[in-house]
Amino acid sequence: MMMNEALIHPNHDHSRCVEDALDAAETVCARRGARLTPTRKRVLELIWRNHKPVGAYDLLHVLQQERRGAAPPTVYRALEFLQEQGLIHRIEFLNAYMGCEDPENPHVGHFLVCRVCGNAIELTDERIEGSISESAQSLGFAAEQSMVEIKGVCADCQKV
Amino acid sequence: MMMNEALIHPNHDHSRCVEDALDAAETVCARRGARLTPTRKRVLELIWRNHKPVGAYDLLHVLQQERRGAAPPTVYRALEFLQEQGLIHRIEFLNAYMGCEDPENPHVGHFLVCRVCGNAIELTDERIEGSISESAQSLGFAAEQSMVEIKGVCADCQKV
DNA sequence: TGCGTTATGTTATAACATAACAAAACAATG
DNA sequence: CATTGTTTTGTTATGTTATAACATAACGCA
Repeated sequence: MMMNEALIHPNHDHSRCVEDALDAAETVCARRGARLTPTRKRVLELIWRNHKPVGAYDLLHVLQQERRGAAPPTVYRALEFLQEQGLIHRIEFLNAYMGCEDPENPHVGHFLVCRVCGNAIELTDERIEGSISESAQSLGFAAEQSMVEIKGVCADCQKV
Repeated sequence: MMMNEALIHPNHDHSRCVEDALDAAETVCARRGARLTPTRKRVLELIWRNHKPVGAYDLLHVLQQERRGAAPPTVYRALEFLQEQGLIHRIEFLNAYMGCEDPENPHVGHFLVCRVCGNAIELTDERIEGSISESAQSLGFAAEQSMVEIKGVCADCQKV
């Protein structure tokens, strides 16, 4: 089984960003009347503490060390909630999850995923969305969600 | 378990297209020195006979009715080969496979997937690929494969 | 024919995800 | 503050997708 080290030994350099993200999540949920319960918040925190997309079972293994009774549904329910609130995205080809920088306005994430280091960068490019919806429209297709997942090598990993 | 009816009762209206696709596959593989063995060809045929993306276990269940000893690796190996040859695409968010119309020049498929009827249409739009690679380049990211999967409602299903 | 390579058979298990129902926590309102 | 309906969580079981590992068979060619 592939265990994610970063989840077990949370990195502290980015704790500030994590706190900011959690605060933002609190705010967003409060405004919407959605309940960011301890489990949900903890899952979101674990996702943010990691710098790469995280799998559901990586999250589960951490939860199981912290509390008894954590089972797959515990994690998947939290993930479902967080996705509904736009707090995280799912990367389909990795079966993994990433925090979203901009939960205020709902959107489907577009990602660059480095096959060397495993990091994922969220794209926000109007033109991609634009060319996709134009292309869909020209075929009479009513697009609702467009997933874009780009595999390649990130700038840092190209230097090596 | 969700069983795919069309796989069990192969449709005959499109048998011509299927044959064409299989002939094209033979040609492509022959030119490349790749071996389109009976199992591989049969899997490709099953994928083409179906009009929607097909799951690996749907294929497996059919193979198991036809021959003894078919197991998950049987199907997954065939799928891997067919993908390497550009004869099929995988749709990540469905965990399913589709025939490719254009195996001659390798590419990653871009799909419109109707959430009503389940059909998938392959897109071939330069602008999408263009806007994606521009966006990636501006971040110094070397894009290798770009998966685009658009969920929505197709033209036919909108009429109903 | 013999040999290396490629493909397949076979068993087992890993990895990802959900169904179904019970119990607990919550929140709102009379 | 009791009760009642709703949301969340616990728990058990199972469904679904995919691969590891090793044995055997088929192929292709010198």
